[in-house]
Amino acid sequence: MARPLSEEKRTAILAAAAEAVADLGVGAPTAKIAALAGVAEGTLFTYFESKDALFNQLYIDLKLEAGVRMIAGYRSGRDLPDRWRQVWDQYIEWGVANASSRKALGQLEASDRIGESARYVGAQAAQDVAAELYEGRNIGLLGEQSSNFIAGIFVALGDMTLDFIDREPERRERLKRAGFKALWNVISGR
Amino acid sequence: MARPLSEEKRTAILAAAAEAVADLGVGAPTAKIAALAGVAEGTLFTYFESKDALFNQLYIDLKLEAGVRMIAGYRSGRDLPDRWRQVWDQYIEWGVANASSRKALGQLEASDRIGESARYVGAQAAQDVAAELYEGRNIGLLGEQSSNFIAGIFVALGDMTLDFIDREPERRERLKRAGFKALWNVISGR
Amino acid sequence: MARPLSEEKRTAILAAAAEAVADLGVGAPTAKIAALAGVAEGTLFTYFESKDALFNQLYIDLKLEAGVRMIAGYRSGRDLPDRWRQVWDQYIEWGVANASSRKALGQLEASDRIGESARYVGAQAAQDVAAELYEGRNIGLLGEQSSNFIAGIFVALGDMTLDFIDREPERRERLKRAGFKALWNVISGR
Amino acid sequence: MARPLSEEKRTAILAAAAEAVADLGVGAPTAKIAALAGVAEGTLFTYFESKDALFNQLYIDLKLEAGVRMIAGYRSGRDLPDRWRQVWDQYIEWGVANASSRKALGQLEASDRIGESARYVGAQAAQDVAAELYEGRNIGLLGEQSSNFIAGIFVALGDMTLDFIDREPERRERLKRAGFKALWNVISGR
DNA sequence: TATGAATGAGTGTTCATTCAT
DNA sequence: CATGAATGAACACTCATTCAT
Repeated sequence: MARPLSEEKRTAILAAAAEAVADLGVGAPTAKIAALAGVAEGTLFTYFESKDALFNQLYIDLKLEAGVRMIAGYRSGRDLPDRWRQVWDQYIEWGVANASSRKALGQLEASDRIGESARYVGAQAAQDVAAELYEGRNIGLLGEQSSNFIAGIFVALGDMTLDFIDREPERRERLKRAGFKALWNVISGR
Repeated sequence: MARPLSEEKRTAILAAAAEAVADLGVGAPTAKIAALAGVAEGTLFTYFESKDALFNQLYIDLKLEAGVRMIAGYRSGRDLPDRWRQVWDQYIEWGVANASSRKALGQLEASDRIGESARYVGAQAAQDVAAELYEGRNIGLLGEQSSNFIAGIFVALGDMTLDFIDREPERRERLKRAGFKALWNVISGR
Repeated sequence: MARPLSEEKRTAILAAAAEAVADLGVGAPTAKIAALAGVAEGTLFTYFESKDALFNQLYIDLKLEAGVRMIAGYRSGRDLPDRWRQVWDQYIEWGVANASSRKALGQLEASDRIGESARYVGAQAAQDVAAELYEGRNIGLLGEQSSNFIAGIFVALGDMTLDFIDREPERRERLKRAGFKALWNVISGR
Repeated sequence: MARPLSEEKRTAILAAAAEAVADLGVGAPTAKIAALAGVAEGTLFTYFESKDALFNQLYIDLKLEAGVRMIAGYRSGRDLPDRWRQVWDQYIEWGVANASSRKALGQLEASDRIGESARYVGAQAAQDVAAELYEGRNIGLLGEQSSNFIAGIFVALGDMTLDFIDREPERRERLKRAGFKALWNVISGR
């Protein structure tokens, strides 16, 4: 099947899926997703072969979006810590502003519906960002590790920080700074 | 009393649930769990009021077990870094040895079947360990943070490290050390 | 609209439910009802939200049908006893011809699955008939009673008569006449 | 199995069954009945072979009880209408005082769990009372009918009256009198 | 292509009855 | 005999997917 008629509908379905998954987990019925998207139950299946296909696509989209937002406005001119901080702040801000996307992503990540290939694409997004910052250089004692591992640490600390912010929104700024300090300690430590 | 409730069966059901959830996620059918445990479908419900009740109990058990294993053999005499390393190593070892428990825990954590009270108990387990190490002292520049946050960092880095080990088991020792270095950098950083 | 909801299927399900309930009581499985109606198990639930909803609708339908049959062919020109006899005969004939509808109605009536609103609609049907006959006039010494009570007596004697006919079908005519005599005695008595 | 040990327990189970059936219909779980009776789930089955056996026995007991109460204090000396009225009043009073027994009876009556033999015994109880009053004499134009039919009318009108009293308890006396007038009209009518 | 009715396998839970203690 | 844990068939209802319109 070639590109389906309405890109608009496709997008609406993906957005509806994100919302439904954030709310109800991967058990969210396709019927509810379709309703949220304002299309008929059957229509969903002309845009996506199956529920799994839809979720895999959603996973990739959300991962890419997070990645894009992270480097948006990234300025290479600054010094290293500033560049890291910049990316960190973007990530946290994106997470705060898109809490439900993040929640959906978490659900998808945990589920067994996301295949290897989607995961690979998702992982790439994170690594690309890290590589950008890493610049092939050794950073402190972790130098021997791949940018992979750095990306993992970044995301782990970022998500943890966002979880804390979810629970204590009023401490947002403090938590964001504390999270970054932790990250920077990791990176700059000997 | 007639045949008393068998602690053995209760344990078998819990173990079966862990296995099933690790394999199939929280959608694992109670029928399969019962079969794995070697009991009749109905028996599961004499030991646990509902699937949710079973999963909440499983969540608590796994969290507590992880906590217990972490401080098992903890020796307070050593110096601070050694004590942290000791706990870190225990956590990683537990995670490696109980990969499926950890996977189950992840599924449970993400699902909406775990109620507040179970989450509270679970969170306590992690904090207790952190508090033990934290000893009320300020640690580096993060000193202003609660032991809460430190526990969060510990778990985040630990889980991330375990995820890497899952994918590259042959680099286990190296990853374990790198993970600890990251953790220690956070803790000791100025 | 795609395939529209088929009135035919809806009717088939209702009829199947009547038959199943007459046979097996309100415990009749929805699966059996669906099979009797010649539709898939799930289809039943696209026509009725739940088993209870189905049963409430069935109750109303049967009540209304009984009411309609009762006044069918009613001729207001005749004298009072003739009019009553006419309605009585219709009720008995309907009951004899629709023994299973009547049985189903009995089961439904006794069950706790019929909500207030359905009962109200059902009661209205009976009262409307009685009011028609009652014509606001005082009838014998019972005059002080509401048409309500007269309707109750009518139905009580009618159902009892039908129960006797069920057990001794060969005495049908005699029982029908005896039942009416009882009713007329009540109505005309001083 | 000979008579079981404790007549007391047997009675408790029957009473519990009446209560449970009045509340929940014939679907009342044996476990709940046992609990209400203060015995273990299994014990119920040493006193009654099955749920059906219990319900059949309960049906007979309740029918007999109603019959006994009806003729309690019956004085043959009075004149005919007084004797009928006396029995009528007893029935209504019993019904009012034992609303839940009556409700249970209704549930049992409608269910398919009551076998022919129990129904026969039950029917006997009602007929015995009627026969007592009927005294072999012809009563009005209904004379050709069996005492059977008279008993049927009595019970039909009595139950209907009780149903009205259930819904409008404050009109109890008036309804009781109206019901009797209806009954007496039937009996004495030419 | 869009729609939503139709399908039937799959699910959590209940419950009468059995039987080990 | 009394107990209540164990059993597994049965049930109402859900849902991804298909397909007639």
